[in-house]
Amino acid sequence: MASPEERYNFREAEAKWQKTWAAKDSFKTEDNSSKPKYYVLEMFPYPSGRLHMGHVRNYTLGDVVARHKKAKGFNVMHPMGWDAFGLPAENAALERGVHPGKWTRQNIADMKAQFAPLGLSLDWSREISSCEPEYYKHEQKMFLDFLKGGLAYRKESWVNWDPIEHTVLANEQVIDGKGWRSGADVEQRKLNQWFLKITHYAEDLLQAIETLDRWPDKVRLMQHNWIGRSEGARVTWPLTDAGGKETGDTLEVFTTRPDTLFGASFCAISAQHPVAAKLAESNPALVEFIAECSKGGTSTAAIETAEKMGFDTGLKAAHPFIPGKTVPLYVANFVLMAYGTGAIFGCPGHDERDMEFARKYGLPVKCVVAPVGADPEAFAAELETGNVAFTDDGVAIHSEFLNGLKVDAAKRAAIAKLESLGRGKGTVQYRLRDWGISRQRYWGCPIPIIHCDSCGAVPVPDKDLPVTLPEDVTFDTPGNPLARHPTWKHVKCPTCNKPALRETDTFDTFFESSWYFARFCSPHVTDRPFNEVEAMKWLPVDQYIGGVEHAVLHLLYSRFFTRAMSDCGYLSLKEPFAGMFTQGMVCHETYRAADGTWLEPGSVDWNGTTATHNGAPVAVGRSEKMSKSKKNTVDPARILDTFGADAARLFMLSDSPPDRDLEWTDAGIEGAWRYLNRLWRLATMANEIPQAPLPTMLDPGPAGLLRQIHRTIAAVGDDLEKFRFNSAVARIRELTNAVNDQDRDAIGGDAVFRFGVEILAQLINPLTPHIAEEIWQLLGNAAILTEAPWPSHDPALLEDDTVTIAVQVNGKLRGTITVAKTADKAACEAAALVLGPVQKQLDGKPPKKVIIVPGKIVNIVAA
RNA sequence: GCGGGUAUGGCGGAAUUGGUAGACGCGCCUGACUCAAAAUCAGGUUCCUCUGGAGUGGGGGUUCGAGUCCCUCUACCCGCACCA
Repeated sequence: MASPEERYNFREAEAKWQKTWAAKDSFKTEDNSSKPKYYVLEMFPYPSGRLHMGHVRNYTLGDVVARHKKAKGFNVMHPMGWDAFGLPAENAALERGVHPGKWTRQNIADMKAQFAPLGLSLDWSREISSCEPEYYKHEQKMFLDFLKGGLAYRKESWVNWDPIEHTVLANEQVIDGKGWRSGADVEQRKLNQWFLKITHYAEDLLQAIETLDRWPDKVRLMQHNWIGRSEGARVTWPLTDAGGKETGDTLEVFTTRPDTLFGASFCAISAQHPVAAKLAESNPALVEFIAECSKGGTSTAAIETAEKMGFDTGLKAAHPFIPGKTVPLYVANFVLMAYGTGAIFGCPGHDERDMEFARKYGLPVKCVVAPVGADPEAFAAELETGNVAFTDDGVAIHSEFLNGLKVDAAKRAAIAKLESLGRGKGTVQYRLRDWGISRQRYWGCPIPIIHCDSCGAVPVPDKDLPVTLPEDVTFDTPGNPLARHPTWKHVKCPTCNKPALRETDTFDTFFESSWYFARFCSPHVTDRPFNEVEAMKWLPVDQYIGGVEHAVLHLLYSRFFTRAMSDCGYLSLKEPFAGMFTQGMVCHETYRAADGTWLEPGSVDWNGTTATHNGAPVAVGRSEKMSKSKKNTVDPARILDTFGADAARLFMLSDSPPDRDLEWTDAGIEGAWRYLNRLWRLATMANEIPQAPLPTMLDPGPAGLLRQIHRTIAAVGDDLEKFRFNSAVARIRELTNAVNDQDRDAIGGDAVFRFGVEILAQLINPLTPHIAEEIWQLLGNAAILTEAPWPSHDPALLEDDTVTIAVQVNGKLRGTITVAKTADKAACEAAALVLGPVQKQLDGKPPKKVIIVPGKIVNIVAA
C-alpha cells in the first residue's frame, strides 16, 4: 500500500523541473551546432485567451517529437508564436468595447501562462506575434514585391456582400444565403479586390504533391482535388442575331468533351458574363433574370435545391464544325463565371445537367456516343427519347470525321480539327482560383497601397513602411473602421503628391500564417522578413503538426508563398513542410436536457446507467468534437491542476492513435495517473538498490528481462519515429509490468530491476518528461535527463535462443512447440507431430503435407 | 452526384512482408487490506450449447494458412460539390 510520502508529488516535481529547464535554457536552439538540424512545428494558435484540449493534444504531439529528436542528437528548433490577427478580436471590441489590440495582447499573456504548466520543450526566445508591426511590416514589403513580380493584382470580382455589416463575407460565413452575424440576405456584388496569383503555380503545386512523401495521403488527395486539373478545349462560337446577322461578338466556351460537339444543342453563359451584361442594357426581362440569379445562391443548400433556369437571349451561336448550323444562346443560372470562360456548350445526350436543361426548355437531344458493342441506332433512339445522359466511355457516332473513335481519340481528333480551323484549341483548366486577399476589416495587416485619381494604385514607398493601424477606432457602427476613420486614409500620392486615399482593406489572416514558419528561423531581423541563410538552413520544416481542417487552405497557401517568396528572391525553396502530420480531434460525449439545451459534462449525474440533471432525464448524445456551443468541453487548466501535465499528456498519447479522434474520459486520465504512481513506486524501490554494473552471469529470469528491456528500447524508438505513440505507451507499460514482476532474489535480479527502471525513465521521457526527470534524479544521475542521449539497444540481445512457434492442423491452432532458434525443419516437424492434439487430429494417419516456416509456424495438412 | 476513408471483445485500440487474433489500457468480476468506503495490491475477463466449437460489419473467392489479398453488399465518417 502506498503511504502518502510514497505517492508521486506531481505539483512539486512538475514545477521544479519546469523551473530547472528554464534556468538551464534547455530548449533553446543551438546557434552554432555541429549536430544535424531538426525543425518541429505545431500550427501556431489564435490567441483566443483560453487554451483548449485540442491545443494540448497538438503541442503534446509536437513535444514528443521534439524531445525524442533532441535525445537522438539533433539540434532541435521548436518555436511558438501567435496567429494574432482575426475577427474574434473585433467581435470582442464590438461586445465589450475593448480595443482589439489590447484584447489580443492580453490573451497572449493569458495563454502563455496557461502553456507553462504543460512543460513543453519550446524555445520561447523565438516567439513571434503576427499582429505586431515588427512582423507584418515584412509582409507588406513582400506583397509589394509580389506586385512587382506579377504575382499580385487588383481586379473587380463578385463577392458575397452583407448589406447590414457593410462587408464582404467569405463563403464559410454565408449560412443559407444569409450573413452569419447579421442574418441579412447576402448579395452578390462586384468589388475591387486584391488577388494573389496562386494559379500561376497550379501545375507545379499539383506535380509537387508527388514529392511530399511524408504527408498524409488524405491531405495530398484533397490538395490534388482542390487544384482540380482538367484537360479540354476552348471553342469559339461567333454570335449572330435572330435574323442571322453576325453581332461581331464571339463566345468562347471551355469543354472537357470536345468529342461531343456534334451533339451540341445550345450554348449557355453565366448571369455574370459580359455578354449577358451587354444584352441586359436593352432588355429589362434579362435584367430581372440576372438579378434573380445573383440572389443568395452560394450556400450549399441553395445550390442543391436550385432548379436549372435559363433565359433565351434570342442570339444564336455558330457551330465550329457544321457550316450554317447555329444553336440558341441562353443565360443560365448553373453556369459559373469563375470557372473556365463562364460559358458552355450544352450536349444533353452526354451531360446530365445539359439533359435536365434541354428537357425543361424543349431543346433537341442528340446521341453522339454509344457504348462499345451496343447497336448504335437502337442505343441512340433510346437515349434521345429518355431523360438519362450517357457519360461513360464509348464510340463516337453521328459525328462525321469522329465516327468510330473512342472518347479519348475523338477528343484529340476534335481538338486537332478545331485548331486547324482556327475555331479553338486544346487547353488545361484548373479548378483552383486566385486567392482573394482583401478584407474590409480593421484587425488585419493594412494593404500598403495608395489610390490616386491620376496615378492609380501606387505602392507605399519602402521608407514609409510599415503602414500601421490607427489606434483610435470605433466599432459601434457596421463596416470597416479604417474606411470611416476621419484622417488615416487621407494621404498624398507618393508619385504626384496630389491628395490620395489609402487602401482601407486589410489582408486575409491566412496571409500571416503563410510565411511564419520562415520567420521563426531568424525572428529578430528587422530589415527583412528573415535571414536567407538561416531560412535555408532550417527549412523545410521537418515535422509540421496540426489539424486536418487546414489540409487545403493554409497548407496550400504556404506552399504557394514559399514558391512566390523564392521567385522574388527571398530564398530558394519550393516546399515549406517536408513532413506533415494531421492530428485527430479531441471529443467528448454530449448531453441534452429534455428541452433540447446542451448540458455540461460536470452537471450530469449518473444513476447506474442513466444520466440525469437535477433529477430530470438527460439524453446522452454521441461523442463530438469539444465545442463551446455543445458545452462538451473539458478545461485543461482543471485537469492539469488535478492530475498534472504528465498524466494529461500520457492519457492523450496512450488512448488513441494520434491521427484519430480522441475520446476524452475521466476514467482514462485517472488510469494514466495511476500508472505514474505505479512507476514512481518502482523507482523508489529501485533507489534502494546500490548502483553497480550489471553482472555478467544472470539467472534465466533476469536474463529474459534484460532481453525485453533491449527489445523495448528498439520498439519504442521505432514507434516514436512513426507516430505510433499509443503503441509506444503500450510497450512501456508492458515493460513496467515485467520489471514489477521481476524475481529480485534471482541472481542479477536486483541489478536488472534497477536497470529496467532507469531505462523506463529514459523511454518515457519524451511522453511524460517531469516524472522521467524525477526518477532519473532519484536514481542518482547528476545530469538532467533532458540532456541525456537516447538509450541504445544491443542487437544481440533482441532475440531469444529459443522460439515458441504455433502448430496448426489444417490451419487451426492445436498447440505450440518451443524449439531452438536454429532448429531445422525436420526437428520442428518431429516436435510438432508428437503433440497430443495433433495426433488426435491425425487419427493415426500420416500427414498429407507439412508446411514449416522456420521461427513462425508449423502447419500440418491432414488427409 | 463525384472522390476518399473506416468497420476487430462491454469500450479505446494492438497484430512488419498473409503465419499463435484480442498486446496495452478502460470498464467489469473475485480476493486481500479496511468497522466501512475510497485508494492500493493480487487474480480473472472474446463469445457459446465449454474434454469441444465459433469468431475481426454481411456474403463469396484465392491459399497449407486471411483481420491482412481479390470480388460483392451494407453501415458510418470525411472532403468537394451545377467545375462544363
